[in-house]
Amino acid sequence: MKLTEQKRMQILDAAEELFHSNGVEHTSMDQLALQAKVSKRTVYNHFATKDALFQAILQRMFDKLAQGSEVRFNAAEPIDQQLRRIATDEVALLSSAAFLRVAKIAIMQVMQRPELAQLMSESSLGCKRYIDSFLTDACKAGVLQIADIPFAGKQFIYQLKSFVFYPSLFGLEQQTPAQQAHIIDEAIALFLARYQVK
Amino acid sequence: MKLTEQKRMQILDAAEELFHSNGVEHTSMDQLALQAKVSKRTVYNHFATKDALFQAILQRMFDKLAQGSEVRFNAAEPIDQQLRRIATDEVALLSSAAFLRVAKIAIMQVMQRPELAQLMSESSLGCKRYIDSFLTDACKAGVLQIADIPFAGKQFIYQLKSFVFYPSLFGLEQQTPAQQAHIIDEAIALFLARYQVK
DNA sequence: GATATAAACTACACCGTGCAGTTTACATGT
DNA sequence: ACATGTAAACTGCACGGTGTAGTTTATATC
Repeated sequence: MKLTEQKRMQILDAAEELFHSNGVEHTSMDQLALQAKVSKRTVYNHFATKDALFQAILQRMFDKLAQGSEVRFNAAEPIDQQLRRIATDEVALLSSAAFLRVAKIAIMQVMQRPELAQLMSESSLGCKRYIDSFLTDACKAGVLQIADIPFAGKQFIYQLKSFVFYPSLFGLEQQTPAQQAHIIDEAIALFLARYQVK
Repeated sequence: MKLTEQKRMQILDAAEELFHSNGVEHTSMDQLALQAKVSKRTVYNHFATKDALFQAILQRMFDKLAQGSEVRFNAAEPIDQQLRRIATDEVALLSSAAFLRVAKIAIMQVMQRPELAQLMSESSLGCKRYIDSFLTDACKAGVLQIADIPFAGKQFIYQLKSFVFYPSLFGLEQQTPAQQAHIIDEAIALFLARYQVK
């Protein structure tokens, strides 16, 4: 790898680390250069301003997370099994270190500068991308009966987010795999009790 | 009221306003004194440091929110009505300007200094205080059937938080009263579909 | 006489720049 | 294959400008 690419990566790695642990505002460019083992001038040769560096970090982290499999409805498979696959993927995402990092950095910035709020809500990761069409297909197949599909999709996702994501985000502990399994089971039970055609 | 108390209140009001709209870090003590219509020296006569002022603000805001009526289970009243009263109170709290202010300020600080995380989780506001005993009574009365009561209580509260609180917190719009009513209805429907004894 | 005010001041941290000198990557000539 | 040249990138350091926490001093007001 070229030297300049190497340095660029060192800078981004350091920024990711420091922005996450100290917050963007509390990370000085001197500190950052030190951690990256790079001169401050080099940082500024790669990124014109601190804000540009911040944007680049967010972009890189989003790109890392963008992939992920999509679950499509299958009439031949029990609905609870399918929901469990969706939920398991989602919980894995929500509790992954990578996701928590980008979420923390992004949310901290959004709360300090509310004008950036759109950026966050627009980005579509995980099952949010496909849950609506999944539920639509399940309704068409007569397996579920839902009046307001986008709302129901949110109800499902929010269960997982509330139990898995926010507690981790705010620094309360992570869940054990057994606890996660319980959360998933109960989210599905709640959802199907309301929407499954019996 | 004594002059000094009057000034103290002006300072706290200004701090609450500015810490909320600009963030603690982006509020200077000069700006704060200006907004409070008080000299900077007076601010420092009341509060030794910016951090002490911040602590006092948090305390005052928590105290303001601490009161709130408690709903106790009543076997003679339909369960959905009782849940609706609980949920309505909770949504009013979660969407109130006062609660959003303290939450935003507190969460921003917690995310920057994770060692304060306990402070947040310990503070018990709204229906979180009594929901467990309410559900316990309802189970004893044979109206509900719940294996894990604390978990079920969280499921109920998290529905409201997810749809009402977090979107407001992150600067996405507030809900209309009609939307809030819908959120409450659906949270209750979801909950009762799973736990009501039929 | 206690308290408030205004304004200037200290001390420091930080962003971003300029620059002289060094290192790296690589092409060209022998 | 090896030396040499060169352009691009990196380094280290000093510095201007700015913002801010907290203090001091001198003055006014209740």
